Amino acid sequence: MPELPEVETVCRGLAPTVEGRVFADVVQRRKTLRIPLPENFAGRLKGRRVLSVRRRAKYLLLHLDNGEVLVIHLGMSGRITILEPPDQGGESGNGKHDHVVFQMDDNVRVVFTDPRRFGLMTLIGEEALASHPLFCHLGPEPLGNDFNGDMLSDALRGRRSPIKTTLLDQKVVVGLGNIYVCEALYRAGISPRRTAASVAGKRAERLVPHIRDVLSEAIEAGGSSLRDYKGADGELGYFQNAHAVYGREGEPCPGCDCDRAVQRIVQSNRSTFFCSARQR
DNA sequence: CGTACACCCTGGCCGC
DNA sequence: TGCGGCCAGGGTGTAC
Repeated sequence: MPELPEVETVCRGLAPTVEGRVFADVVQRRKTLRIPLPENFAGRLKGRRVLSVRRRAKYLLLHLDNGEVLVIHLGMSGRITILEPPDQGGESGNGKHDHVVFQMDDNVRVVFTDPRRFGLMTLIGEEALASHPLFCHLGPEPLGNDFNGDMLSDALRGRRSPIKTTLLDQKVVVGLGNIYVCEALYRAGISPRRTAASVAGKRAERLVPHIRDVLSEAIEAGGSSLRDYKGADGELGYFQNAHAVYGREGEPCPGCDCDRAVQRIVQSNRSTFFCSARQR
């Protein structure tokens, strides 16, 4: 599930729970997720205090009191669940895919669950973060000031691959995934098949606010679903949004009178949903 | 360099 | 009920 809005939602849900708290215990049930966890991962975390929880691209960054940063990526199927004592409901933190359990000093447990194990977790010194291979090639944050029409135009110019594929490239702009790329292109009326180069200029100018809007609205929706989840099972990161085109193959295009059905095509082995009348 | 594709892994769903 | 095929929100390594 996690694209930028979902990761941001997890970040906001996690911050009040763990900021200022100490890892009393860390249970690591697997050596490897997408990459091996660091040697002595649990030992290095135990006793450390969490100073702050931040997000960069689709990564969660837990800054610790020893100058290290706990980096978490949720991959495709990663989830984080907060279990407040006394535990209620079916969540135990002992599920088949509960790979890491962080026990805080107030007995709240933070559970990392990831069936497909495309997620990752590692520890990086704060000073080495920006130059680290995971982070050094990342493009600008789409909700930040560095992301604008001129910047996007420059990044798209000369690129011959489809705009859909190009926007998934985290070197161009971070945070977009398959859903929100489809949704942003739909809103902007830009065909996913158009070359990136042909979007440079006016179309890029038009696209930027749609990217910002679709992400901001999803964060809002996440915030409200987060409130709904409080007191439920504590799970962060899973909520259903209303998507205009994503997953709606065959349904009527919702945004105009074109009377055409939403189409599904495959680009770079991933589904793209769009309206061929509205998006040119 | 940019681009295309296989691949990592599990589970859910659909048709037979 | 079982099985094969296909699909899934991400990212990387390899080959051209």
